[in-house]
Amino acid sequence: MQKPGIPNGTRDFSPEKMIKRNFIFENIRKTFQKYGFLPLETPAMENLSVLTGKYGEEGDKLIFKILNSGDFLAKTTSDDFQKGSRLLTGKISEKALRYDLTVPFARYVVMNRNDLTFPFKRYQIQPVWRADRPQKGRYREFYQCDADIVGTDSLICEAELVLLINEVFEKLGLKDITIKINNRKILAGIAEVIGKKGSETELCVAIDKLDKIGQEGVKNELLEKGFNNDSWEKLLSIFYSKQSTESNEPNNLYRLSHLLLNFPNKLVNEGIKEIDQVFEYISLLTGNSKFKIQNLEFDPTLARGLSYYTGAIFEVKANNVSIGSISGGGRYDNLTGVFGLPDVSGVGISFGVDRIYDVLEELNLFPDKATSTTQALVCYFDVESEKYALPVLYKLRQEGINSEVFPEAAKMKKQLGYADSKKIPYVIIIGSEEVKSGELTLKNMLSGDQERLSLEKIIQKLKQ
RNA sequence: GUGGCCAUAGUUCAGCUGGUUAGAACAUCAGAUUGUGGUUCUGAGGGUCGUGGGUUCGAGUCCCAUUGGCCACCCCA
Repeated sequence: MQKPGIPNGTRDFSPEKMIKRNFIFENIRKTFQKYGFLPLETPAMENLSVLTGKYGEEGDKLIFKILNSGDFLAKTTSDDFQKGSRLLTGKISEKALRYDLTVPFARYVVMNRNDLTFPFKRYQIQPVWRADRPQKGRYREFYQCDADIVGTDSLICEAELVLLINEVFEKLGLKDITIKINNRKILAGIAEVIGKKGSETELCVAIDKLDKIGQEGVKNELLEKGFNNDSWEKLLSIFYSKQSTESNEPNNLYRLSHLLLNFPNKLVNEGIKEIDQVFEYISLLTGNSKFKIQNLEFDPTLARGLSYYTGAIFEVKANNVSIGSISGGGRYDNLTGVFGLPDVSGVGISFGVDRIYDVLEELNLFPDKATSTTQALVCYFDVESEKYALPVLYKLRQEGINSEVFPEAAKMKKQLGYADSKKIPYVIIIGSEEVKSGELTLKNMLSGDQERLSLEKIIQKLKQ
């Protein structure tokens, strides 16, 4: 006998969890559609060549490869084995599980470029896989919910995405969040200003850890990466001057632009202008001031790892919760370039469902409705009442009421216990007395109250 | 890929410097209650102590190996 188990970093989702997860999925899906995004699905597996080289050297290692079917050693020689596993994988694996939703989307856009109407807005909710070592809040199989707009560089898209993010979390009841926005051009410009042109990737990776390892840690990492003290001092004067920590009005965008007057730079100016424009669009899209802009914060230290972002960058953090980023995204100028279609600009965001789940759980924000789907359970005592009960069930369902029957004339204790463990709010009890009078017993499982009512009245009540 | 911690009932865990028949809570099932759950009381079932080897008169406990899990780093959602 073998012990049952699932691979490390994967999970079963119990019915209780699925009901809650669907609550999240449905709200995200609804909001995506409200903003004009169309659904898209791509296969779980892609050709390996589509995925490799898109996520950097580290990323390639984290792609789950699929062993060729049949005799997967057929195309290999003993020489290949000598050369090591890295070269060998290409010979024994031609397919791999998708690593994210963005690259398959780019592949789709290129393959269907002649059939798509641009700007093309799609959303995609599917699992992705990473051969990472799992840890808290990190899994080897997890869902992403992506929405992207490709084929335009209008900053209205950025503004709309910010509003979309805000609306999703509002619907989920998660009020205490911060939407951070930055622009890759600002970071690139800052790299130029401090004399490290082209090193913005290293700069970003280090700055991104500011929360985690602090100022000293970032300094050490940058010095290790070949930044000198002069660069660091300049960086400090940009990010940590007294002015920049004291001011918080409005969105400290203006103080940054003010500070950078000392270090004039074309890219920085562009970035600042873009963010400024995004703020203006948001204002217009919210009737000029209704949008609670406190949620939105310009953060010049926001970096995000992904190397393909070129313009705006977003990240959403839940405040006062141990879990970090729950959503993120940005603009990329040339995502489809590697597939032979240059100059297609796009901007997108991604929601991390698993982390949102953990946050909602931690803050106890799932509504009661998100714990059960059945509204009423029909119970009966014997064969006679069974004949009466089943047509009742039929009518309930005709009226659109989610209902089920306990399919045996078991002891009432057992039937009610069933309703209780499934958190079904109402039970309709049918026995000889009910059959005789035509008035059924409706029991509220939460309060324990029960009353005799006609089926019509019960239906009325359940429909409320 | 690197480092640390852990593995005992369905679950969470106790189990002393090695010493009789490995315990508890919760969960499950049955009964108290033959038309009423969630509370209470009573009882029952459930374990080759992750796996393999070693030390010992004797191993859940010590040693080695192996597998699995958790956590941190790298990176990321």
